[in-house]
Amino acid sequence: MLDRRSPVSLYRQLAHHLLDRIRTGDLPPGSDLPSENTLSSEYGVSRDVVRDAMGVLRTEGIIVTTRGRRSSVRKAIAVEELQAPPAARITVRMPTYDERHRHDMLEGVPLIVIHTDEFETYHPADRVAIITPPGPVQSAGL
Amino acid sequence: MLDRRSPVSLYRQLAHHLLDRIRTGDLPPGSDLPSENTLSSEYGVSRDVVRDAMGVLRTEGIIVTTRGRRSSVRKAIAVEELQAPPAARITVRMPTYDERHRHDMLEGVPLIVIHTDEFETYHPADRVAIITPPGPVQSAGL
DNA sequence: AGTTATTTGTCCGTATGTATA
DNA sequence: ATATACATACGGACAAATAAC
Repeated sequence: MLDRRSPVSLYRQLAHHLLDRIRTGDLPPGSDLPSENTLSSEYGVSRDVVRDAMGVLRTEGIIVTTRGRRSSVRKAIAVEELQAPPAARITVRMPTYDERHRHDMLEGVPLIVIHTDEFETYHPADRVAIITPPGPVQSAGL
Repeated sequence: MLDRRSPVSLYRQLAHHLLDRIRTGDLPPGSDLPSENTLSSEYGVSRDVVRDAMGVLRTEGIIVTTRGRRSSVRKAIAVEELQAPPAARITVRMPTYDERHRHDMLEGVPLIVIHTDEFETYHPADRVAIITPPGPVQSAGL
């Protein structure tokens, strides 16, 4: 399964393999992953490698981890469609540690900032899809 | 500086402290951070803690690391202003490992996806700012 | 309520590989 | 070639949160 002679590091190989298991439905959304120690034994690698692999998936927003509990495959969140104001400027970046807690965000979730002349709003990227204003109307006529 | 009795982990404390040094200009954009071993000695923590702290800053897109070289404070990238098409749907997420390489992106940079009825485009979030279309014109009148 | 087992979080040490200077 | 520095991998240990009993 994992190839130690490969130029690709073990933890990246494992991350890729686990993503496959998730994509194929072997590990469906909402389900728990095996524990770090279990994966460590099953794949014959150190717990360090397992943790690094999970770190990759966590950073990509694929899994969610809570201390004392097993990591689980993130369930898709129903995204709210947000109408963007016209002539707004939208930028995206990763939140700082403080911002993530202020907006109650999970790890691996980017922060969307919409700002216009009047205001500035912040939106966790996993909760919204931005819809741009409709094109200039051809002069209402039918 | 770092408080071992604090409920906040050492590596998060260190990450926060380094961010302060960056924000105050002690470590300006483009400059190199001290090496991992140097920081390890200076702050009296293991190299593991230093690496975890740097991992946080890297994930947040604050610093950039290259193997064999010191990590450096990321220079702000000139953002291109991109006119979003009308009635488009914009979503944002972290790229997978493959996508990051395909679009030549740095770590810690979110991926912006714009899709309309006809096409779908991908944009690294550190290179663009999205500008929404101007308000609906009042029927071209006069 | 309390005790134990499980699981993740954190920390330490060491070793080796690989890229850069 | 040597030294420095980061990347990866291994091992062990304890703390802290959760779950099970």
